[in-house]
Amino acid sequence: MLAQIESSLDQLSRSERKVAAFVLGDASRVLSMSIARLAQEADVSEPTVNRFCRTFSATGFPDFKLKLAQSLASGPTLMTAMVADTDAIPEIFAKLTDKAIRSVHDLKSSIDVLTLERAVDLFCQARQVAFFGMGASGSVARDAQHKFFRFNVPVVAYEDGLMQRMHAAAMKTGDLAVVISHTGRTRAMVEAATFAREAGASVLAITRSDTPLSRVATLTVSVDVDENTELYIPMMSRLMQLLVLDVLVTGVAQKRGTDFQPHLARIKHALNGTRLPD
Amino acid sequence: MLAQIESSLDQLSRSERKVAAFVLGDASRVLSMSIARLAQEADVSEPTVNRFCRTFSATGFPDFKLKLAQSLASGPTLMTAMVADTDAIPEIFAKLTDKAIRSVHDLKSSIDVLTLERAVDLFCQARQVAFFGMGASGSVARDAQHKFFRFNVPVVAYEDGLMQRMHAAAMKTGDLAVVISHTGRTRAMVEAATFAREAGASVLAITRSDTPLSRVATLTVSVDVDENTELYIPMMSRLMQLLVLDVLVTGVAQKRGTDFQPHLARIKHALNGTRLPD
DNA sequence: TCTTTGTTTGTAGATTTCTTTCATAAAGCG
DNA sequence: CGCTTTATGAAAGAAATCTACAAACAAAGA
Repeated sequence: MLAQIESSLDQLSRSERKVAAFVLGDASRVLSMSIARLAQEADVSEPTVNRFCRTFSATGFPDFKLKLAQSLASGPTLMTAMVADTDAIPEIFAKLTDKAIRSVHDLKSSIDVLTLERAVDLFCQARQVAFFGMGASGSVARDAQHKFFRFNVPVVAYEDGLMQRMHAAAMKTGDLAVVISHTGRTRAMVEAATFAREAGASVLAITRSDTPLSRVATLTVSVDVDENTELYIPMMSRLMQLLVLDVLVTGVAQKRGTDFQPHLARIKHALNGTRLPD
Repeated sequence: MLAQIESSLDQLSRSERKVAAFVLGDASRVLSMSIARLAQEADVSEPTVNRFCRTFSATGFPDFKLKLAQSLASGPTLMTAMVADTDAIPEIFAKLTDKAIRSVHDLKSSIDVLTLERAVDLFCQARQVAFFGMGASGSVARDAQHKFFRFNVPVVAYEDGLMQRMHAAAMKTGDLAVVISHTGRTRAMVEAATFAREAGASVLAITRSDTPLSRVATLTVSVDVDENTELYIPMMSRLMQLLVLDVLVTGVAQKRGTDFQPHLARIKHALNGTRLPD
């Protein structure tokens, strides 16, 4: 919100800019002001303040205050949460957690629920499931394997390009290949997806929208995160991929209902011996 | 805020409870209602709503809306974001994303920054690093390996209990073992940590506080997440472990400064050939 | 330079929204 | 049962917000 105001400063008229300056200067104080008060302190008329509010997709001043309150509460560092060279650990920690929260927020508003439901259906119908991922997405694939293993369906994960191709080529109709890639442009991943499709299997891609991989896939769950690429490490996109898989696994668990409860109980029992008492 | 309302439900009068019920039922809609509307829908009078607001340290209805807006933005669904059996995908999605946001929040406020700094120091001083994790934490260990590989220090990850023991026993002073466990009670993990300590290596535990593993470790980064254990899958704790590792890797990158930039450039270059154009 | 046109701004009043006061009703208590 | 206390809503009053309109201003062309 504040960032939005700041960026549209030059599209405002002179008086409205006065209002903007005041809001940017002491946003939290605005929350406890009436429109008359704000108008007075910013040295403009009340209607001007009102018009200012409307330019930021609020129906009026009270609504503007509401939106402002929300944005102030949600992300103190809404703005450039970029990690700077001079940051010490505390700042890095604060910025990364903020960014994580923001990313989840963005994911929440950007993902199409219908797609998720269709993805769950794919899982439920699958005779067997294979997860493909390389690099950072490799560990996501492995994690997914762990989670879906708990259902009574054969599930494998490959990080190895060669094994992926072999497995993909050997797939059949009714099988599901889940291909995970941050960039959506990793050649090996696109090829594996293509092989799987050609072999008659369904392909679920978890990747960026509108990429070579998403175009090959039967269904794509889009995970678009504006990554701070200078960090070279797709941290947030990987967190979001995991979150999406968590949703899917929970959805499948739901849909399957209780028929696999005994299966879970056995797994849990098997784990007991590996744990120490507290 | 919502939690506060809920907890003081029994101290409210009958009519005020009606208001409370409505607010708890659809908090976000309240934000766009006038006091008259809310009074009507909750089937009480306007002054009752006003009195209700004052009970929660607001000066009046508008102020209450403001406070509510802020609390909604910061912690969505403060209450039990438990996934219920009857939930469809949209609800599961909403609840899990909310829970993720909350978990990050909690992590942010619970983690001791000093500990993080010492952890970064451990990494910087390490001659070589080994990540140990099993089950769900195994993929976290693998992911960590990927990230820390980008520095110029030998780094390995083991998900295999036997390999972990062997490697741990063979470690030397100046080496670092990072042991990742959600429960902190996995026998094999505690044993590996103990072996590593006895061999003279430092042990960094990423686990719950006050567990067998944390007691064995040189330093523990506490990741306490109140997991919905009925889901059987430590989803959130794994996300938080990853986030902690992200912070650490960023911290190390920072501390190391630019001396490993050429190393990164070479890695990046090597990856180029694997990607398709968009 | 003057007009014309369009935009910006503020005044004043209308309207909505909120708050206070007070009378009535309900509940608790001896 | 009657008294006290508390809870509730009607209505009036106060405050805040919004709308319509006109004055001021700026920009462009004659």
